[in-house]
Amino acid sequence: MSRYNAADIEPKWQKAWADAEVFTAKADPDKPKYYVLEMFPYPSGDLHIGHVRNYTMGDVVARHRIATGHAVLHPMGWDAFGLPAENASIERGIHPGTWTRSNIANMKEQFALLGLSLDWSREFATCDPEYYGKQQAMFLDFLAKGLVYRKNAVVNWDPVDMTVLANEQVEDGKGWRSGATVERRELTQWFFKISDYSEELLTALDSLDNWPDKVKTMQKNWIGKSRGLQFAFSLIDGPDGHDRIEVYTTRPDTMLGASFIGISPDHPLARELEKENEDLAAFNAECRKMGTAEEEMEKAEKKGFDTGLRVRHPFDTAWELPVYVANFILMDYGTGAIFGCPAHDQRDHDFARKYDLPIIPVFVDEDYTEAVKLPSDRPDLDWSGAEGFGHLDGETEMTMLAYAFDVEANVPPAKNEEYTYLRGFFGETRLTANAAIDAAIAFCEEHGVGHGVTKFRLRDWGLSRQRYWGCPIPVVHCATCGVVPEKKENLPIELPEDVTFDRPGNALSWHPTWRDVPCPKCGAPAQRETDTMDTFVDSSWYYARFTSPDAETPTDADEAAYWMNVDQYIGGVEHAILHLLYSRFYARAMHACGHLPASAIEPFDALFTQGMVTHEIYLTRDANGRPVYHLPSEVNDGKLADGREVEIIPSAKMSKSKRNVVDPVDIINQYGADTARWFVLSDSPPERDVEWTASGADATHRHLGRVWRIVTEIIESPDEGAQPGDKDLLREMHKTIHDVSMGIESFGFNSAVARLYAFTATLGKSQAGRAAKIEAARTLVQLMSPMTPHLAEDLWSQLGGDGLVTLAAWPVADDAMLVDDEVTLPIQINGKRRSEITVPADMAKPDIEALVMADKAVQRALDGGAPKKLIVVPGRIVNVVV
RNA sequence: GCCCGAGUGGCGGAAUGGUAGACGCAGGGGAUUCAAAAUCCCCCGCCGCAAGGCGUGCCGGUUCGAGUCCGGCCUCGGGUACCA
Repeated sequence: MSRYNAADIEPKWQKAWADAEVFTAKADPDKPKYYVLEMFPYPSGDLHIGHVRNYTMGDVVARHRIATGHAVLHPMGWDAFGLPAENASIERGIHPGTWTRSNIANMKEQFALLGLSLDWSREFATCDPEYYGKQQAMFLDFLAKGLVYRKNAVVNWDPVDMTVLANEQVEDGKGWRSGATVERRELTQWFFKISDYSEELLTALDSLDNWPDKVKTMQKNWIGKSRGLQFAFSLIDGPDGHDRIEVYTTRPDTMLGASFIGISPDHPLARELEKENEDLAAFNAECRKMGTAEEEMEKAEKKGFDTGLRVRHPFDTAWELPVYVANFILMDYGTGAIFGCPAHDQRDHDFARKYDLPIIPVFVDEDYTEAVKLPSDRPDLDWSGAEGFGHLDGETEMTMLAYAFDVEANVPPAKNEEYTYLRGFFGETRLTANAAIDAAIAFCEEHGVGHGVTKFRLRDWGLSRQRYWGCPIPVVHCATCGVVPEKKENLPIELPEDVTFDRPGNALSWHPTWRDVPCPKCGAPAQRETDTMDTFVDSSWYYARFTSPDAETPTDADEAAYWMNVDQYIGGVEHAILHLLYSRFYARAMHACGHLPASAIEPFDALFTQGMVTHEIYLTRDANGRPVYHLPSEVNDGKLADGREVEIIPSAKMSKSKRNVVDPVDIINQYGADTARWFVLSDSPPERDVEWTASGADATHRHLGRVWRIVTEIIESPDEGAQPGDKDLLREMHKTIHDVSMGIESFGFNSAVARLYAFTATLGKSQAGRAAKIEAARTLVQLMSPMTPHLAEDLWSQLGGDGLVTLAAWPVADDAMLVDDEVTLPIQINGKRRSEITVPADMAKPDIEALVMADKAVQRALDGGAPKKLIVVPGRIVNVVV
């Protein structure tokens, strides 16, 4: 008898699939089409175990669809532009293109080892001029449609390296390479008008029935539709040209709780005032020494600068509020100015306490009964300040009331709950926040103070990057014509090869000649745009390009119409917002320019988000105290080979930059691809994150060896005719077909694997005759084939199966074989399991009740009395309440 | 900070509101063997001699019955618009 040897069989069957071109997508009028796509990888150089998990899952889906009679498209490519290539160039002097190409070659070899059902004939990399040239053509179409424009935006500026930094490259406010304090700097940048689609991107979420709710919720919150009031505070003795401050608020019901105005350091008023006020200029400069990341802004200590200016409250012009410049207000959001309501907003509350501003309650919780009192921890507070607010005369106790809420602001939990408004609206004091907001807006509109508006949190998509390794933006800057689109016949605008990376930043902008071109319009000497596109642009349409990877235009209408949409999209949940939202926008923009049919504006019919594979992060520090990361394979017992101890950071998703990646090639070399595949599908539910541990690969391999042995023993066994065990085995087989099929269709791969373990054990112990066992073995092999395709092919051929198991029709469970004759019903007494009875599956309720009443445990519990209640759930459970 | 998730034995995890711990790993015991590998069988949540009690991150609620539903927390993970 032969033994399972993956190294013998895996190359053999991979060649057989290639020779038969079984994975080459072919349109077929007799079959439903099925487009399955996994998010394509960034070519970091090596496949890590997270990739194996992701792509094996997609492969199971694709192979199952082939077996169930679909014309399958399952392509693969490379998300090949991006920062790491430039970093590698700076570190090692390699050209980003060379580095990327060699990474792709390397990873493709590793992919090949896994035996994935990919159609490599459609492969492309986003750094191929054939790909990004089409992207440039679409950019010009978008530009013509008014979907692209330029405006100023802030970036992280490293003043030492003289370059723009990604948020990831800013650590504690310092540039990761130079260590210099990062500054904000304004640049003119290109934007996609995604905000034109805010409403549609929001409402269309409802049509995505096969997307996870969590992703839809995240996108909904990200788009952030809000209704609110836009109004102005009039400024008292402001500088010339500044007589009002526009504010947007979603809580106009709290206007009577306003106690200060905050404006962004970049607000036009702040910029005007800093010219005359050195202290404010210094404050603003300090504020600008912060990265652009929202997280950093929000977590930073809230600081303000009192401008000394005052505004009038629109409801009571005698009421004056101070104007602060505050570091937590972004110019990009809303109007760049807010009013603070410390009683009901935690951030404003913190700010008010810090600057001893009044805290004026607007509403109280119904349950609030506590007597008004001064906060015991703030004896230093000077309450006389509150009396300066004229209209609050005699209401200072209200301020103190808010302080009785004390440390935390009385933040309202929901807008649809009722509160008691201390001053009321139109005579009503008890109303929901929503009603109060309506009333406040109505009141303001009536009195000409402001107007209700709908706003979205979603901002336009800034696509400019000041970097070399990306898709060049195909426009030319001409002194006389201004910004001129490149002519389509001149595309692709290729990246120059002869660049050096001896200094950080955008190599395009200091290339000696690349920029110099004649203006496409007037022919005069002009300069190319040196910004390249955000890599999210590359990944926002690759799914469409896969339908016709060689077309002269971005897509081919017939091919796109046939293959789109992606029937099943699979990828990490970390892409829940940006990549997926951008792709949804991009498909709409492509449709607007005739590159996709209307039916493809939601490009992904079904989405499955995988959990991530996580691992601890190991690091040491260089001479400047900056972290140096180490691979898990270099670390033993918390020490490097040279004996140095590493710092350990808790598990996070595997990423090249943190080097917490595990190489799957060792497992493949030692045990084969099928072991690696089976292993990553076992145990963990696909949607959940898993902390990587290598223990168990050996046991996984033993199991595959067991399958091999059991099946080959059956093949070699003598045929002694039908046996009494036949029916039990076949019944179990049909249940397994059912469970495994369900498991695969619902992404319950771990459950499917568990079921196959159990069925293997059943088959191994079965007393059935040879014919039944052969049938069961063939089914087992077929059911395993999406997961362990090489092993399955080999055993299938040994079992005399027809052709390739990959192409064999998926088995169908016989419903009649799924029901058991008898069921065991647990008997609960007061909800606790005390006994059980086994009854015929079709036994009537009264008969079951009689049996239950006769049960010893029930008799004991009843002690002669009658049960209060007797619940029989047919086929499930019995509960006796005594 | 804000938004979205997750939390069950020593470990990975299973469980349409219905027997908590399927299946696997690790561990323990045994069979086979000259020995080993491989293989097979049995045990394996906690406390308790037992009867029994306790048990799905924590606190409370709904229900005949809650890992599952509701409210409030805690911890961890993802995203936070220039990592991809």
